[in-house]
Amino acid sequence: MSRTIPEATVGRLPLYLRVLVDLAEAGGGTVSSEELAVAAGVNSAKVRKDLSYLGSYGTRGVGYDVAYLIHQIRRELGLTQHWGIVIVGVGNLGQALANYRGFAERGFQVAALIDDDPEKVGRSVGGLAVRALHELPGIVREAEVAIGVIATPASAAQDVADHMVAAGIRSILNFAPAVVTVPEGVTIRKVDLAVELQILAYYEQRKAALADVRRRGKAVAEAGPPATSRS
Amino acid sequence: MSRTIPEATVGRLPLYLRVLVDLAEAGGGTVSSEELAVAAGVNSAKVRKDLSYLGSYGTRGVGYDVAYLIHQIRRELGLTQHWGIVIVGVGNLGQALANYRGFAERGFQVAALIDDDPEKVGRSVGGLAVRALHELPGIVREAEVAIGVIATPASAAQDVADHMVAAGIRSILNFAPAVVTVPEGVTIRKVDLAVELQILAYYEQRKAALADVRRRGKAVAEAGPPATSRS
DNA sequence: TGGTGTGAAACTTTTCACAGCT
DNA sequence: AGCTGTGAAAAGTTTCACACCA
Repeated sequence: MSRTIPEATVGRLPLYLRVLVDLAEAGGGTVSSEELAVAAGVNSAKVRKDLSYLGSYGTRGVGYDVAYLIHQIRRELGLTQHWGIVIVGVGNLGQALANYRGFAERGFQVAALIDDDPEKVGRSVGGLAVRALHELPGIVREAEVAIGVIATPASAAQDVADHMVAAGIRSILNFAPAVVTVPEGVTIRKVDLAVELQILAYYEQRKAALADVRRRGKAVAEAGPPATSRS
Repeated sequence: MSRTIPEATVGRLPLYLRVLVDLAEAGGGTVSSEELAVAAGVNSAKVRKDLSYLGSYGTRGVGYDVAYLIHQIRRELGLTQHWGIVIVGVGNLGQALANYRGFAERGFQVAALIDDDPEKVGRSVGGLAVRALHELPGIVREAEVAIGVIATPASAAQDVADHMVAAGIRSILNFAPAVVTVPEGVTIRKVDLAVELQILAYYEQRKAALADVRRRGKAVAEAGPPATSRS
């Protein structure tokens, strides 16, 4: 029944969902694409196009019923069920993820924490005992873990991913700054904290360069003939 | 001089850079677009197109000089200078970011940690004393902070962003699950950990649904006439 | 010979603009 | 009268395929 949803749209549905949940708490019965767009920081045509991939859930002249739309997005994203996740790597980041409230709120339950450092195994983090990597297959089976999170140093990432795949995990979120390859049929996404900073640095540098050109332009204008080029 | 680089390319340059640095450590003098593509997990035409935006730094029949390419990408991304960053919000995530080695390795120095909880102010985290939010303008001026990182709960994010902008910060990385608006001229990027899991859940659910259809199809095939549709 | 650099084609995503429903 | 749903245009991105050059 459900047609394929473009990747770009899938990436925005969680955003709309968060905004809608906030709206629902504020008691909004219906919302227009324009209101939703402003709250999500995108434009309204995009909102309407995105939501149209889910079906025709709006009412012309009125808008979208907030509660109903929340339900439809949840269903489409597969959030009407709970998901078990396992975090491998209990360093600073792994611990922060283990304690992150936002996962549980959205239906993701940390079923286990794993680290191969014998020093860490057995310790309790966020109410969960840290376990060894070789226990992964059993954990995946018993706790029905669907998603694996890699929070190890880069050097361990590929090995951990291989263990995850062998244990039956088919969706992986990789926080390690390393390229990890997985077989066909396994989905992997990566989040690299330093990459985001580097992208910001690029645009920041451009702004500085631009300001510099303007300053020079102004200095020229003050000192001699006005610049003609506008570029 | 330097033409504008497409956003998609800017997003991949840090990835190439990481791979190239690894290659340089392994002693590689030159690298072909194909080798780089494999190591970065993309295709070689994309690598060549991306690198062509920086200029013609390759040699036909040979490839790219690893050290030279590293230098050019660093220069283009603005990584030849050091960047001061300030992290606001010293919860689990803020602490993990403060201790993250990957930032310093790439030229980002955490100049200050800020939290408005009086309990936390004055405490030392990762060798840095936590300071109060009202100190931000002075910190930005003295330490020449260019980038602000928001690691607070969603409810505080907009307020923190406003303080950052007022203090003169023009590039912000937001980890809080909230839409934050900033004035023209300020760049903001967001990383939402739960969003990534939701996207994975969507594709995982699709795979499950597909497997289900196949299973039914097989059952039908075993029980009666073979299915004709392939789709 | 081998691999870059790049027009052109294919595909994806965004935006426009308006018919059509409530 | 107002807002959705959507074709069609525009913009951006990826991939192809090959001329060109070390």
